[in-house]
Amino acid sequence: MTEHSPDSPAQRYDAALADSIETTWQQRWKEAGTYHTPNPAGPLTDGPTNGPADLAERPKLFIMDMFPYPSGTGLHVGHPLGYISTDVYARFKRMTGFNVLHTMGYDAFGLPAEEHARATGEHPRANTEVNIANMSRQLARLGLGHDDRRSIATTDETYYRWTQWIFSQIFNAWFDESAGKARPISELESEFETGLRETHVGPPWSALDDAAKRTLINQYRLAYVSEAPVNWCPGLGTVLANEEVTADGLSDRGNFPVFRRPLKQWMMRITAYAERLLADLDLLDWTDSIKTMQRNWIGRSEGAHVDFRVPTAADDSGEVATIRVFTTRPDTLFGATYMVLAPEHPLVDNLTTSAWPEGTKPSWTDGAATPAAAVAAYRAQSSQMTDLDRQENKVKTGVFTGSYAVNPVNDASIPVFIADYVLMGYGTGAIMAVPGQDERDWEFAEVFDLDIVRTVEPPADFDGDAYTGAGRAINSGFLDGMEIDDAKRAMIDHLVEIGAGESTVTTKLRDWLFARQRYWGEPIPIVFDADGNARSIPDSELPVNLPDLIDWAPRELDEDSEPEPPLGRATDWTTVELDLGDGLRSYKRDLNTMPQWAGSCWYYMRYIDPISDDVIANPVSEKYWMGGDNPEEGGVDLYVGGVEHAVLHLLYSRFWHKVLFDLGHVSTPEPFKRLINQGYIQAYAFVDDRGIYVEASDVVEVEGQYEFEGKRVERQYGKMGKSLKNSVTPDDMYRDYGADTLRLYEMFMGPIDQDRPWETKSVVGSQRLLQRIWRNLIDEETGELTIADVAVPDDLNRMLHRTIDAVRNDMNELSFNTSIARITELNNELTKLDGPTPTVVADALVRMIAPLVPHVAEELWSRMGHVDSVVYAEFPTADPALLVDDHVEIPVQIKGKVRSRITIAADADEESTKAAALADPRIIELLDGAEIRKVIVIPGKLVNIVA
RNA sequence: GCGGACGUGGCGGAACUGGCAGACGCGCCAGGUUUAGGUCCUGGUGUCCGAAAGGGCUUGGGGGUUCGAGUCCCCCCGUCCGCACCA
Repeated sequence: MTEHSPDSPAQRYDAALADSIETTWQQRWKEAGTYHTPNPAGPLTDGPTNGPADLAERPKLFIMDMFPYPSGTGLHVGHPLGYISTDVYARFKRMTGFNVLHTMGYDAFGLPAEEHARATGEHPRANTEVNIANMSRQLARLGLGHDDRRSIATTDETYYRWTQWIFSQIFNAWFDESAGKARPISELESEFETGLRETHVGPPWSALDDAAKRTLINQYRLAYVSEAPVNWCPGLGTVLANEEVTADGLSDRGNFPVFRRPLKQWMMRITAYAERLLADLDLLDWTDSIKTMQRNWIGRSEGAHVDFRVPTAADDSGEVATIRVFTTRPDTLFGATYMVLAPEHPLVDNLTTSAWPEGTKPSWTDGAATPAAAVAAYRAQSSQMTDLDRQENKVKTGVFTGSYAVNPVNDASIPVFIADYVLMGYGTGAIMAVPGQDERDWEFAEVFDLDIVRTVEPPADFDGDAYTGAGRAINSGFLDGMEIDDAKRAMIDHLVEIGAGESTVTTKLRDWLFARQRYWGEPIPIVFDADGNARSIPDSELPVNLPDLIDWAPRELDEDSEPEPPLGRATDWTTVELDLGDGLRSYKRDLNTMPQWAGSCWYYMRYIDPISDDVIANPVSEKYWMGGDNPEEGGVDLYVGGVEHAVLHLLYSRFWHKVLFDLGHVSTPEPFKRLINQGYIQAYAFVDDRGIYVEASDVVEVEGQYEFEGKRVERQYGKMGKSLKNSVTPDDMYRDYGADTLRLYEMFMGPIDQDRPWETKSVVGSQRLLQRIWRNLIDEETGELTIADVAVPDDLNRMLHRTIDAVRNDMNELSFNTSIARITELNNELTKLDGPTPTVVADALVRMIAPLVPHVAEELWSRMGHVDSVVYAEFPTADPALLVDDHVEIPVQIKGKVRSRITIAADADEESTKAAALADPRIIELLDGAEIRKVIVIPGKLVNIVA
């Protein structure tokens, strides 16, 4: 640790003194359990030793940080920004009468530990534990007031047991559309049993054997196995959720290519919740940008299904083939001059004719001899293309299938194409093309020489192609003359009448692909019986632990390979003897693990109660901390984390929470009431002439240029981190300044939600403030207190109370940068004072800094003679009488420009203020007898004279 | 292309419902303490004109509403983020 400079005073607040103060108090807090937060019931009802007796009876406040993955590379100063913010807020709230729950856990399953294992041979669990220990140490040194009894890791057996339990809950539930909520699967069975509900196809329930019943029931479950095109990522050896694939067709993590291929996989029926996930955003105190991102991701759109018959083709059951499309513009149906199916659409084979029909235009065939050849070639070509290729190739392509469909409103015969601009993953995978009102369809129609019929009248001056704006219907039979909304309604009514369609709602959101073919995750608590039906493992048998594997890494895989779960290699483990109600039998285990999102979907529940082993969390504590008495307003009171989780984590977590809510396990419909996205810490980075990043800390500035080892380097700017080689570690800051200075600096840099540039040279400003506060209370030579019980000068007293008022407000608004500015101003006044600092001022000052810089505040508090911790001291309250001055100085403007100032009584009325302004010598001089047209007086604020 | 956020000194930023733009800090300048440097202390610091008093200009650009606009409205310009052939 840093030594005192030999000539600096013995009791100067420098890095060495800060270090000893900080480590001392961290030890004492630990011993006293200062941050132990009492639960109202069940486990953990104890508060801190010598803490407030009434803590558990106080109003609650539940504060959370998005919990981190315990990385092996350690922290840089950007990581704890959010943690410090929540800590300051939590401490402030403790001092203003709240029982505050704040702790920290680790999202410890996941790929990096597994990759590390592959590289080093070290078991992921061992590596994970080392990383957690290191990260805990770095965070503890910051003095965060976490209740460490509640710290959890998703890899704890006592934790993932409940992650698996939730999976079982979801598996054993179905979504009742009429009730709009999930219900236990047993209720579905009894509805079938009693005949209340009919099996939708095939024989009645009573005619089914057990296996057939299970197969039927499985189709309803919220967690289900389906064979569907999935995102296969050979580079990671696993399949991925849609949300984990970028627009470029690469994996979110690692940037590996992702391929679409059909596979049997676990899915979660999140689409059933789309409406509620959308509607309940209104209950939340989140930023508009995050809400918008969620809305866009869910992508709800209202429209209609329309069925087009193809008289010349049959579907697989021998009926006349019908192409169902989704459209948001049923009003334009008269302008539908052709149709397009996605190349992967299941009807394509049925529609593809053996020969080109009469009237086929040459451009429709792509030069192929038959439709079958053209379709096969086109499908092969489009399946090779990545999403990126598709984006780059904006020219419309496609081929004719040889079939014609019938437009249900005018019986027109319209050609059916396949083209890759129609996506199988949205709507029905087929469209009616209306080139007159859709730009994409217009482009396609131009390339393939198809008819274009306008069905909405464009304005007279419109000279574009497709017209998508408002207007009256034309060329549309019974719709002619109607505005779009009326025409939509009329058309839907008509479609219903003729049995060719209905109104419907489509979402972009797809069901959540939940299985991963990796080792280091929660095993899915499912076994398969001899009939191949999935059965959940009874709660009493949980957790399902991972087998000990020597060879856990995925094998080298290529695009054509099958995903191969590593768990399949644990041959002893893959089969299990269980009694699932019909005697002891042998079952095959599910070999997949859960995605990393699973553990982070519900961790707030175990923060509330990490101990109970008979329930997921004690229900009384759950209701207390989540605010279940007022469900609509309930949820975690403050959740702080990075904006990168705007869709993935926050959508999955809300979904799980809603299922648990429907099943009665939680008391609120939403998990996180208020969400704030903290900004990132950015820093300068430097590249040499080869374009390679050099260690930023070794770059020197020479005459406005930057040099690394004597060579010119170019300065850039970006998010702090390993890849830009511009990290600054908190350990260096503890050594050079102390944790309190680091905390203060990070909070002073700017508003919580804004990115900010790190400048190590500026940290000294925050240290100076602490030094000056220290010097105002402590003699630097002797260490004696320099405060005294003297009267506070009136001016200082008023300033003190104005400061208290402002700081209280600002802290409540999480505006810590302005709080610190106000505290600085007060302290600057104290510095100017002749003589000792009045005790009342010192007392308030220490209380006010306590949330920001808890160690030095605690030290000063203790030196001032207090035995109890400052952590639960009361935050000062301003005396309203001292916030108003008897006299105020206000500006006098002439035509909006400040020309003079007058001092008037604070409660002076309009008349007397006006008189005082007009009597001011300076004003008289400047007006110079000019005619006064108007005088605006804002009492107590200003006077504006219009002359 | 669509959607969202934002633009204030050399830098980070402040300014409640329209009412003294630039709080607070970094940096810089000057002075003091010190053997010197650093630390520490005091003062100054948007910009232009002026010796000063004082005045002009100024919140990305342009227009508007208003006695008064960083703040409200319209049109541009720029930066960042999300989505992207979504029917």
